[in-house]
Amino acid sequence: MKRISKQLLDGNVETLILAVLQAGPSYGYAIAKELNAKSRGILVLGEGTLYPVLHRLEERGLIAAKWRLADNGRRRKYYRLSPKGRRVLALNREQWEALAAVMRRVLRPSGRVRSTPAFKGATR
Amino acid sequence: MKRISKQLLDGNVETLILAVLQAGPSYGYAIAKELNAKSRGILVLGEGTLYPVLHRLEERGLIAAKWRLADNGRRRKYYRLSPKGRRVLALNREQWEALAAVMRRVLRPSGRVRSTPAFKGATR
DNA sequence: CGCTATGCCTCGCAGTGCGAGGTATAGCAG
DNA sequence: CTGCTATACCTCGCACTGCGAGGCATAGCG
Repeated sequence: MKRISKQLLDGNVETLILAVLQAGPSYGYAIAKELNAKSRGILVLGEGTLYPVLHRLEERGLIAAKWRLADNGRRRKYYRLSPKGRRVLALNREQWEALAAVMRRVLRPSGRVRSTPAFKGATR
Repeated sequence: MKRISKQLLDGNVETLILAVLQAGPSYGYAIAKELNAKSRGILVLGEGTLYPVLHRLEERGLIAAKWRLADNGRRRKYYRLSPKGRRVLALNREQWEALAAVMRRVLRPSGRVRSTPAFKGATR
């Protein structure tokens, strides 16, 4: 399977990051690793995408950042989901479900809508 | 349910249109109506979106256009799916499935990955 | 001393949805 | 005849977003 095209991801990167953060605080580098792992290489989230999104989310108050020093001596910027972020995540999830439903309905190769006459007189 | 946000649609409008055309030739106005109906108002495909996409698809050779005069005296530009369009549609469908799989995996609220030990030794 | 991995960042390009606006005609109500 | 609505096509420019390319810093290893 080829890598997922850029446009498909478009609105979803935000949701994916929020979802990862839902399981507990994390930092940029690790988030990228986790998403790339969970997608089994299908989704490759570059850093040029990741960091701007994180900043955007922070600015919008959906996540909060805190610098911390790791055991390996590296500075890490940990992000955690805010209540507002949690709410937006739930909303995004709904939106995604809605889109998925529409896609399923339209992608169905069966063709035109069909009025399904069925029993006759059995309206409703 | 609120209307689906712009970004979510991003790569999918092309696929949706190709899918509609798969059921047989149609024209812009009708395609919009059909998609808006099938999405039950969740997806509102404006004309400022629709027509540019159709032109793009034609330019890329995925659909072919032919002007025709309808009974009601209106000029309509009918589009039909080309073999190449059919191939791209299939590909897009796969891409969509792949994305859906990743989304499902990440959105699952259950949290971290889990190694699923199951029976032990029952590897495959 | 270089090389790799970790960890953060920014800049500018390109693709895309969309609102706003424009044109034209058929049909109907007044 | 005069609006008004529905049908049917179109374009322009804004705004958003993913992403490659590039940059910086440090720990650890050979």
